[in-house]
Amino acid sequence: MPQQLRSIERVERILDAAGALVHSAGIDAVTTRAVAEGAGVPVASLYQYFADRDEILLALVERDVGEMDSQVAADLAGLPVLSIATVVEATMRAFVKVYHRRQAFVVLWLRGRTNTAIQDFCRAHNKRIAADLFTFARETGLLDDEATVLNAELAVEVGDRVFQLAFERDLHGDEAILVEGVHLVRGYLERHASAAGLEGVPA
Amino acid sequence: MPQQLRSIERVERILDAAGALVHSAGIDAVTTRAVAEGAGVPVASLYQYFADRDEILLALVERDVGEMDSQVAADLAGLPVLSIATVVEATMRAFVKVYHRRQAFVVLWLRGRTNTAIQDFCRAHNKRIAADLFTFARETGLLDDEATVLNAELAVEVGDRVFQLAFERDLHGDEAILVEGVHLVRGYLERHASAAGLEGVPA
Amino acid sequence: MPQQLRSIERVERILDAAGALVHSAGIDAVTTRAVAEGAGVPVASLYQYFADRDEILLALVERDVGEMDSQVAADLAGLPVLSIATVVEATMRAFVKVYHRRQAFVVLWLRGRTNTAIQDFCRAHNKRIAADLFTFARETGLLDDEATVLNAELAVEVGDRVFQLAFERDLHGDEAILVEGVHLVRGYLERHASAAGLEGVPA
Amino acid sequence: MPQQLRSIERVERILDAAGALVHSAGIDAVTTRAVAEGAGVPVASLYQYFADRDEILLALVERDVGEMDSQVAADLAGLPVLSIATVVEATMRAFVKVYHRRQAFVVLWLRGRTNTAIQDFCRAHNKRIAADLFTFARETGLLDDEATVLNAELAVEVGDRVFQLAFERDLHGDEAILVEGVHLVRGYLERHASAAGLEGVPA
DNA sequence: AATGAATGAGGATTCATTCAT
DNA sequence: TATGAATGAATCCTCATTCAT
Repeated sequence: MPQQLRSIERVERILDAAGALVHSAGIDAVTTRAVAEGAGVPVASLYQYFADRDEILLALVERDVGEMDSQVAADLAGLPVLSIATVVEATMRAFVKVYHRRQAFVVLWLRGRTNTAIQDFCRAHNKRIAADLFTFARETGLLDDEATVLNAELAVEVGDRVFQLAFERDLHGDEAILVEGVHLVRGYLERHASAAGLEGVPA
Repeated sequence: MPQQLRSIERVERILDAAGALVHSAGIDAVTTRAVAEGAGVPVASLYQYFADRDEILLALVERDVGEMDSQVAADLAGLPVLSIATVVEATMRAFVKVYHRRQAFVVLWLRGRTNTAIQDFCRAHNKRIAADLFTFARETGLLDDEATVLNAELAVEVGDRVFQLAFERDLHGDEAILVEGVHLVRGYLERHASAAGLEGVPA
Repeated sequence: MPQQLRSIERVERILDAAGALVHSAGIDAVTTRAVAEGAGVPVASLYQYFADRDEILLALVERDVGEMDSQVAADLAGLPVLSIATVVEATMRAFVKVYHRRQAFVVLWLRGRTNTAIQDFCRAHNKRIAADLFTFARETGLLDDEATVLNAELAVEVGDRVFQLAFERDLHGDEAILVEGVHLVRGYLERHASAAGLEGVPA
Repeated sequence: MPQQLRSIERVERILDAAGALVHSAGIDAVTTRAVAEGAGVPVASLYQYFADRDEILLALVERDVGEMDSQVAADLAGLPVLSIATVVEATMRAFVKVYHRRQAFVVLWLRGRTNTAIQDFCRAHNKRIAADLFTFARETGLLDDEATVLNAELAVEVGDRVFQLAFERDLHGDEAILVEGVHLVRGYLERHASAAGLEGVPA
């Protein structure tokens, strides 16, 4: 097995260990010692792959966030009809799918606020998602002329808070809150929708 | 000066010091040592007034949250016309006023990661606010028959996230986001409003 | 109620509280705070009656040791026949009686070694007991001419260790060990006994 | 010099420092800070070798207790004639030799108060010694049929107290007390001896 | 590249005692 | 005499990080 591969494996093991700790005991439990022990590597070796502790947490989030993006892209691509309603529903449900798969991410991001690095990364990611969705909706003609990217950002952030609320006590998400949250976001964006955005167009 | 007064003063000084630390360097900077130094008291004296470190942070939040409630109550009482629109606007603006006055609270609650005690306290507070507002709106006849307290909770939480977004980079709150956020919350709740809630009634 | 009496009462309450702590949680649990709380007096008031923490523990022991002396004196006085055997038996049983009554004393003295003050006090007490018993036995003609006070001291100390062993795990004293211990001490001293000491004389 | 060796050296230095503290100022003086300073290592480094403070003390005792066992074994092996008298004398003198060499042990065990870990360890050790000696004496035919291990335990414990008394004020042990103590233990055990145990048999 | 060992810096908390009132 | 309040000094321990090998 090539050297390179072994490294990648180890990084994965480290991230898995960190994720398990976050999931089971919260972010403060993610000490270098605990991660190293969980991953079966010496503490000092963490520093071969990560500059410091924060970078581990960041990498953990990045990994999950990448999955998020893929899931959203895939689910949007599969929509037969495009409208504000279907896009919002598909996007938010895509998030939920990943939250289900990546419970450490739920703890790290939706629950206990995290360190600045993660905070910044996730906020930036929300912004990028908002921008992407805005472009997508604009190009598909779902929005009216006065809609701006700010509307998209607000929608994403507010959706994020819906998730926070829904996952607060239930690691699988409170379905009633999720349903109502989807309505909320959809209702908000439909006030900025074009006729097509309201009625839907074939993809 | 009576003994009692000196104690209250010291507690205030301690909370102020803790608040300043939160504000300038985040919650992790609120070490007993740093607070004590900031307040000009020995570390051991902190334990005269607080059982442990967490209680200091909690007291800090409680102080600000109390102000929040008063402000909301006062501003709602001053409304000439009651409607979903005026109540949402008044409530959210009341929050903003307090955020302006209590910047440590902005950091502690709207930004960065908090500890569990604060998290729980603020979530409970949001819930209580939601319940109070729901009762208020129900009694004033602003809501339709199908509205539940869940709608109010979602509105409060989502409003909270609007604040988070608005105060994220600007300690005084991004006005554009706030305006749009008020629309968002109002739009959401109006879908659960009675005719009176939409048109307004004299207070 | 005269002032004086109230003071005595308080001192008793303090000693009782300290004793209860020793008994239930060991000597390290005897903090000024815990004693004060247990006695229902302010911490600062302890210093009205005791110079420092050690003095409290010492007073506690002194109180129990006084009881010890009375019990021994009373039980020896009640003996119809005096011999090494009866004196040893009566004395050791008198100790056991007090240990049964004063369980804090068991913890303080027989178990976990205590602070220097107590250590010294109890050793001195053992010495005095030894001297008293030696004088008593000498005057009663129970000992041979070569016996010295050192023999008595060794007997007392060794008896003490028997108690330690017997009360180590059982707060009421392991009877088998006590019986054997009495034999041991008696056997030792009988090797320094006069004919009268072996056979006994009417009291 | 290999890494390994340096570690062992450091552990020794730490134990020596702890021993010196016990010897000079009692067990309560064995704080992590004081030990570290004495050993010339940072406090944090103590935790490389010991899980916590108690483990340092325990290691200290274990080191000395090991020596005890070796000394007893060696001295018993060197006896030309085996009898209760020679075995008791040899064993007790072996103890004394080690107490002379390891004065911290004298303080830790024979004097002042120890912590529970040490207490338990030493009590268990006494029990083991008693069992070993009992087996040895039984196999050598020194005891009568009714002797039990309880007799051995009592003898060991009582011998222990003799040492305590002898070393109480004099770190080298009061010779008169030691001599008398040997008589005492021997006298006690000879009452459970076989004819061989009284007269002696060639080793 | 990998790591065992080492550590400086700092964490929260407790305690016995004092002193102004 | 009595005490609420105050505190200096110390406690054990943990952590992220570095560095020699």
